[in-house]
Amino acid sequence: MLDERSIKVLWAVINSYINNPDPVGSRYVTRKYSLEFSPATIRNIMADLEELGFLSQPHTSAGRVPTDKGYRFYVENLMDENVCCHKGLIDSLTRRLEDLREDIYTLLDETTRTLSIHSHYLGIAVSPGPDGSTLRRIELIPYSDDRIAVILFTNEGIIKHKILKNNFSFSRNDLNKIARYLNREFSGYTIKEIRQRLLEEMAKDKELCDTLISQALSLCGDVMSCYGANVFISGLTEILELPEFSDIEKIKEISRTIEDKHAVIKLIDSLADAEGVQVVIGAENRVEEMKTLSIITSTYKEGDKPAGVVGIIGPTRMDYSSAISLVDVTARFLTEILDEGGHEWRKGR
Amino acid sequence: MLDERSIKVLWAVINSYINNPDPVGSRYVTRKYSLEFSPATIRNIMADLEELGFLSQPHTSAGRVPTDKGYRFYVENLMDENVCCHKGLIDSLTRRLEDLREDIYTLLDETTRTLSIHSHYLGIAVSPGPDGSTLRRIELIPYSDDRIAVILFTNEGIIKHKILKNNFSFSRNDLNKIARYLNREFSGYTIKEIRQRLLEEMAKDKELCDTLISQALSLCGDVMSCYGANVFISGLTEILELPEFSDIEKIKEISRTIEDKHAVIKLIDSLADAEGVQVVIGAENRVEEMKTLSIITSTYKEGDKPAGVVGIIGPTRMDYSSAISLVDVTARFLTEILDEGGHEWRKGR
DNA sequence: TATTAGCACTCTAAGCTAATGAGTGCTAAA
DNA sequence: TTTAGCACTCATTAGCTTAGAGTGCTAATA
Repeated sequence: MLDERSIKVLWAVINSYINNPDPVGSRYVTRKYSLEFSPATIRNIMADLEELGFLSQPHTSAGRVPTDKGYRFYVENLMDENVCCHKGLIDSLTRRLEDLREDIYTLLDETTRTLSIHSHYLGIAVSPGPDGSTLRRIELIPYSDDRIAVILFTNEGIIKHKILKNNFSFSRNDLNKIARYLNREFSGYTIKEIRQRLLEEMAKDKELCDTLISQALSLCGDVMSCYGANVFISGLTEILELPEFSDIEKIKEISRTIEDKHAVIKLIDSLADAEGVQVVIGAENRVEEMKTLSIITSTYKEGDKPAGVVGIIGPTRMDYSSAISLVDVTARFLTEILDEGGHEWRKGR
Repeated sequence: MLDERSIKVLWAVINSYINNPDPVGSRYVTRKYSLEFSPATIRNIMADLEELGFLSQPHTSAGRVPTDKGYRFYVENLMDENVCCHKGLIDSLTRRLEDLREDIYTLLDETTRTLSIHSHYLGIAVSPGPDGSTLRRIELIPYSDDRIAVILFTNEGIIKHKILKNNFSFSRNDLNKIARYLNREFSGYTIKEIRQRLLEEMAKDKELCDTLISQALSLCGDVMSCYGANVFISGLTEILELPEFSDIEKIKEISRTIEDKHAVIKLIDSLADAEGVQVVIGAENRVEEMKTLSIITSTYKEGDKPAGVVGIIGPTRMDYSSAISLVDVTARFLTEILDEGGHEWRKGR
């Protein structure tokens, strides 16, 4: 599709633009990348690349700037894949996350911080949602006369808790009985599966009319229903340093995006199924406010089930090769941590 | 100190400036506030007020702008105190926080959101720290072969949990015994008190050499040590709409402030002891990056002990009367909620 | 035929000037 | 004591010019 010369020029333009957000001129390309052609020739090639949609001109007498299509081509064909010396990242991940292995929320929060510091873009992480979390155990503890605390332990070390008001007042003994029942029935399943089974069981239960069990099921349902994915984002300070965010309107957009965590979950969820690192460039994105941003994500796993997502959000003019490998490394790191935390449990299951 | 005329003028200037961040001119004051003097007279008065430090001029031929001292005088003497029609706020607090009574973290998070929406400034909340939290009960639950989950229930409905690796492997029975011991010893005390007593007990324990108990104490200490206050801030989108934040540098400052939660805790802590609503205006603040911001806080209580802090951060040009009553109402509301959640427990104590 | 040198042309960014106007301080009159 | 009048200051804006970077086209060159 593109001859070697065009590719060289395209690469040069994108590479230069990633390092410095000034439109790239023909003269500059020949000089800086010491190509064996004159500026005039480069101009012709650039004109061709523009016609093909890989480059564009902000105005007639300016240099060229990559388009989304240009970046896409770059990511898929031209990128330097061997940016693997993330010693620094691994070090700081290890250092920061060491003590947090068992509390995945703090862990993810710290992860986003580490990602943003190393990438200078926004770091983002989504905790396992109902599909990704496996129930390990459920505990019921009396809290006050008419309230009980329901505590869910999951495989990822998440502990979800809720204090529920209940009409019947259970003895500690009752609670133990209920808990034992629930554990027997549900532990080892994902939250999503449990929700489904709860519906079935509760339908069945209408016939059984066992108050204790039906109470148990409804308790369980209450907690499950508020079990959602959680988003962590950090690095606002980092991206404010980028020249593309010197415009107030742009900043407002970003801030709206960040504060609306609901929208972020939705966005990320659509990328969660795919294997490996996902790259969405600029207008490929569906969300209006992110059409000038790129997002790179990868899923971390718990066992072999995808659990949650980590990633980076930055301008389309992003250092893709570095960002992609950062995300990749981080996702693998998290997967490993979850593995260590959970293996003795999976063995016993 | 100030005659009635000067006060009228000062009030007019501040009132006008709060509504619209343009330097206020003498002509404008006579017109808008229909004072019985000519612009020339007003000018004289303004010159006096400037000399006294209540007003200042951005440049020679501009109108006047209130100084921090001016705002301080306004807040203490001139403010309209009867801005109590916070029906909307109470409604939305009630609606949003209804389901969250027992999870104070989510509760505070939602509170900041509500505060920011109603004030159009940053909403801020700090959860009870070790001084404010009273231990209600402690539970120990086996998590895996070599780990146990320690769960703290506090009076504010906070549940703090940590999963600890321990060298000895305790039976469920052992754990129950330990838990009973810890509850007998420590429930009803604040976290801070417990930390102190732990130190004493552990010193004593050297003589006793009771492994189970000493293990219990060390477990307890581990969890206690990570018990800190938690900050919630929201409303970035709101304050970005204000004209004072049209400058990128200002935004960077704010974003640094927001992301450094540690600094915020420190700042807020210094205000936590005082009774009622606290107002810190501009450079009265110690933190360099907040010298152009004002902060309004109030403590919410649990029983009669101060628990945590809620507040608003905005520009010095802030609608103080509305902001102050917003914060006041919100703090009372939280206190009430905590009271409802906890009273049956305190009865029994 | 592919490449390149040369040149006229385009467009932005930066700097300069002048005009505008809001607001002041001072003085002298009421 | 208050106020009208007036000269003065200074930020803001618009208009204009210049410099410079980069282009596209054409004609010469290898």
